[in-house]
Amino acid sequence: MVVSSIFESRRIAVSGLGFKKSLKAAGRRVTRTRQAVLSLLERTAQPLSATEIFDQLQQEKVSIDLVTVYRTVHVLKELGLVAQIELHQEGQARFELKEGREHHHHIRCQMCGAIVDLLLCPLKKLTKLIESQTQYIVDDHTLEFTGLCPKCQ
Amino acid sequence: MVVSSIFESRRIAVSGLGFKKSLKAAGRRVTRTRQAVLSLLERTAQPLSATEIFDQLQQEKVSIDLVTVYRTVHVLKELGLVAQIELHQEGQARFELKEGREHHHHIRCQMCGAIVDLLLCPLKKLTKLIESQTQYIVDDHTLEFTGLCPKCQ
DNA sequence: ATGATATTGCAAGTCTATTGCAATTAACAT
DNA sequence: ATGTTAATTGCAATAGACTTGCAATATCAT
Ligand SMILES: [Mn+2]
Ligand SMILES: [Mn+2]
Ligand SMILES: [Zn+2]
Ligand SMILES: [Zn+2]
Repeated sequence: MVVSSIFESRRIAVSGLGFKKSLKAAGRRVTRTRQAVLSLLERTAQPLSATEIFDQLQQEKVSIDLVTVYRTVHVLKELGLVAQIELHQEGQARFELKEGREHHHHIRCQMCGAIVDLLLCPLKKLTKLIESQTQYIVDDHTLEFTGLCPKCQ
Repeated sequence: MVVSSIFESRRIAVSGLGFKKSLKAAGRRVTRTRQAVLSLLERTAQPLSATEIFDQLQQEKVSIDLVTVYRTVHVLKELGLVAQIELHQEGQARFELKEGREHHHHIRCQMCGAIVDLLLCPLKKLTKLIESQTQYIVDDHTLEFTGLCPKCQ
C-alpha cells in the first residue's frame, strides 16, 4: 500500500520516486518534460503514441516539442520504465508504463481503435517447443489480437 | 498432387493458373509486373519487403517501378494470394505467398534478420477465452518470436 | 552562484508508403 | 488484325513516422 505525502497528489508521488532513482542511476536528469510525459502515461489507461502524448500535453499547456516526446519515450524505454508496443497496421508505436505491471498483451478494435489489456501470456511452453524445433534461442515475442469491441459490433 | 505441363516449369505452371483466375474474377488484368512479382515470391523462401522485391527484380532485368511493387502486393493481398507480415521493429512490411499454405507464424533473428516459419498456431482455444473475457469478437491475431538463430548464437 | 554537460527546440533529413496524373498496355469487340 | 475502353504503369509530388545536427537552455554537483 502506498501512502502519499499531503504535499503531492498520490499519482505524482508514487511515480516520482522510482522514476527519479532510475534516471539518476543512469546519469540522466529529472526534467520537466520527462515528468510530464511519465505523469501523462500514469493517468492514461491506453498505450499512447508520440503524437498523442504531444497533443495531450499541448492541451494541458505543457510546452514540449514532438522531437522531445520521441527522445523522452526512448529514454524511458531504455531505463525499463516504459514498454513500446507496435500494433499491427497502426503505423506508429505506442508506449505504456511498465512499472509494477506484468508482461501482457493487447486486443484492439479495428473499428474504433480501442485497446484493451489481455492480462495473460500463454507462450511459456510454446517457447521451449520452438527453441527445440528451430534451434533459435528465443528472446522475446509479440502477440496481439484484433477484432470488434462491444460498442462497435 | 500437381502435375505440370511439359511446356512450362512446375512453379510457373502451378501459380499461373490460380493467379490468373483470381485476377480475372476480380476484373483485374494479368500483367507482366504482377507475374514477375508473384513468380519472385514463389521462388523465395523468406517473406520479402517491397524494396527487396524491387531490388531483386532489377537484378533480374525486370523493369518495374517501386510504386508498382507497392500497388502489386496490395492487389495480391486483397485477392487473398499474398499475406502481409509486419515484424516487430522492422519498420517495413513483408509479403509472402498464401496459396496452399496454412496459417502460421514466424521467428526472426534479431542479429541477422533471418526469418523462419513456425508451422503452428496455438491460439484457437485462447481466442475463445479472450472473447468471453473481453466481449470483443476476435477477427485476427499476430504472433511473432524474436531471438538468435543458430548461426548468430 | 558557477561551471560542466545533459537536454531541448528548431530545422532539416531519412525512410516507408501513398496519391495525382498523363502515358501505356491489356482485354475485348469488331 | 484493328480499334475502343478501361485498367495499369511510371514519374513526380506528397504524407507520415521517426531521426539527426546544432546552437540555446536547463539541470545539478560543487
Ligand atoms: Mn497494456
Ligand atoms: Mn511464413
Ligand atoms: Zn507474452
Ligand atoms: Zn495464429
